[in-house]
Amino acid sequence: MITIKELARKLNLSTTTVSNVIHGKTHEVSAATIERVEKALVEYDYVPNINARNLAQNKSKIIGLAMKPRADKSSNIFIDPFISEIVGGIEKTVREAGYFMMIYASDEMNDILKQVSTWNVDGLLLFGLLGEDGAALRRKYKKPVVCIDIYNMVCDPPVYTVGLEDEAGTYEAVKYLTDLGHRKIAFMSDDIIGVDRERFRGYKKALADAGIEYEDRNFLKLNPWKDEVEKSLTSICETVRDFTAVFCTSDLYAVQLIDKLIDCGIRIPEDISVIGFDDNPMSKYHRPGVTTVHQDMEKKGIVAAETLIRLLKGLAVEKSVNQLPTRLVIRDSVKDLRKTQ
Amino acid sequence: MITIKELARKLNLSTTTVSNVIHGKTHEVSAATIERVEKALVEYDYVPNINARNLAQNKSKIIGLAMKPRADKSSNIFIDPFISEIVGGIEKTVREAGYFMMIYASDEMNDILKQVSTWNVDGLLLFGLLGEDGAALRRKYKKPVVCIDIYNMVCDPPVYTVGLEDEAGTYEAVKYLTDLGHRKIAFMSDDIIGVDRERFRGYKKALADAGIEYEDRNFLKLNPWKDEVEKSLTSICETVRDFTAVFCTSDLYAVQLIDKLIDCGIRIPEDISVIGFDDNPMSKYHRPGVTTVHQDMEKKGIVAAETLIRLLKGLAVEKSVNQLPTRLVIRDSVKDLRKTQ
DNA sequence: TTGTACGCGTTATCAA
DNA sequence: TTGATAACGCGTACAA
Repeated sequence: MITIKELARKLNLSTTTVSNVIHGKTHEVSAATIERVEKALVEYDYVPNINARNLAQNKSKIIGLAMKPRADKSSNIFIDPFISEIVGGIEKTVREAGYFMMIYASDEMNDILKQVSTWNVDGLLLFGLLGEDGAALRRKYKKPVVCIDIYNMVCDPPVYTVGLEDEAGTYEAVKYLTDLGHRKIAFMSDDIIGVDRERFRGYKKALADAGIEYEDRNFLKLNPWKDEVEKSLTSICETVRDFTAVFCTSDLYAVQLIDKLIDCGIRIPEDISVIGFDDNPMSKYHRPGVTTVHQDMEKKGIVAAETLIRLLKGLAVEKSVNQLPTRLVIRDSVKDLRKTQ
Repeated sequence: MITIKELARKLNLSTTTVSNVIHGKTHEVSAATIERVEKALVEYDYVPNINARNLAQNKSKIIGLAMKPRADKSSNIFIDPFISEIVGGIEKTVREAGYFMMIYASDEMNDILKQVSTWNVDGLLLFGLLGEDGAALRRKYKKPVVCIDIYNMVCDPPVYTVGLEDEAGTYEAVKYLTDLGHRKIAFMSDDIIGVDRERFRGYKKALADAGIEYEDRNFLKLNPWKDEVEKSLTSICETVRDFTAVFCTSDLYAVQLIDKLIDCGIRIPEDISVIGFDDNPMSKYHRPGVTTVHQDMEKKGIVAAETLIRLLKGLAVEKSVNQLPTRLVIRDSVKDLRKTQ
């Protein structure tokens, strides 16, 4: 752990010169000196002390990633490979850009902001939180912020958002059902907030465009808390025969629903069709394979991190709301009703 | 972003006094002063600057988590919810102990060590790497290190290890097969290094104890690279009828194998039995449900982080190698051969 | 081309 | 009970 000062003394140079060589400001240093310094740098294995550097420059090269903690919802929110995919994408991008990542798992904007200002974080990534606290955020943090899957965060200066074409993706999936002759289509979700609100909108639009009227009983609510899932599914099973198809807001839910229906003696897709969302591996390896709306989670992380880094560098960012496309992946959980007529 | 210095000036006090109040060294401060300072602290919303603090104290309160990066193996290594589970456990424990976590996704011990010394990381968590570089590690890093799922790291001062009873868990699973009358049992894995070596040992032991001789052809090698998986599975299918059961070193592999076998017209478990490892959600929601060896991944993360924090606090740690227990979870992918005889 | 001196925010030592 | 001052390691005006 040698310091610039010690190095300078050993070489009979000033700290300025050593520092200049380290930072490549070589146009003011003689070739001979550069050589000497660089050799010493390697020989003594110099590593800069980030704390000192940050203190001197009043920045940190840290990007904070704040997200909902595990305990908040049922434990199975982390079951989804979602998190690792997205975190992986962010980490990779951040690292390659020469930044560092610090993770805060908290739902409390105040907690997050405290950490963030303690560490003097250069930019902030917000993921999966509810976006009401824009004002509170901006009162204490003026640096760039990029939100992932948060649409209702209004504040000044504005935050940037990376998300999905949730509405269009859902529309496509539900239209696929109506095109195949389905008219009694349920929407299953744990709530209608955040991204689920967008998806719900796409669902209703597809129904409307097919001339189908939406009824309140079409909404199948799944209680996501660990011990409640089973109960919810059981009660859903009782009414599910009223429908020919169910759209689920996640593959995790779709898979659990399918298993439950099979256990109840209902065949998929012969008796009821099911569509999921995410295209996570579970839907692929499940039997029957789950027809679903594909999204690229890793890319979402990458794009969000790239956006933030552009902002940090002062580069222009075209869209303040960037919605990534989705794609319908057809597997074996949907029946073509027209064939049987 | 008010500083101690500014605060002191506003209150007509010295920085020392303010600092003392902040740190609760109140036995040397008058009650009146304490009150004044504490009020100002809240009023001006004082937040300490970690960089300055770390610089002054020569520590960081940072725990580094280094792990294999995504790109290194096939992309589907991250498909496993493994990572988020373990990272979630670590994050939670670290945060509750008042530390911070910094993630490095790198396979290069040198990269890791550079980051670690730059940030003056107080302690290091190593996960899923190959453990040959103990010496290189210790040449540059003397502070506490805890390894997760790394058994072959020998160095001085020693590292601590948190892992699994891989051998015993596998033994139990394979013994379960032999008890049910299986005698031709394959072992499917992508390699026999790291934890898989332990599992392979357990497998062979169970065979031996049942009086079954191990043959080289029992080892079914799956190439984990993205585009090779399919090919591997296809070639495995050609020889798999020689066996009545296959033990897979992960549920991910087990599920893929089962799907492939079904596609080839082989029934599970009627024609061939399959056992996995991990008990990840995929195995639970798959149909047929996959019999598997359960491990608590979150706990692994928690225990590792707790161990490191104990070391940082100078507390005693009983075992330098801590192997968490496993448990066989019986589902529907194994056939009882005795019934048919 | 190289060096001096100061500031970044905090903690720690020692004196008053 | 409080305060002055020096360190921590680095970057950078400004001076030489």
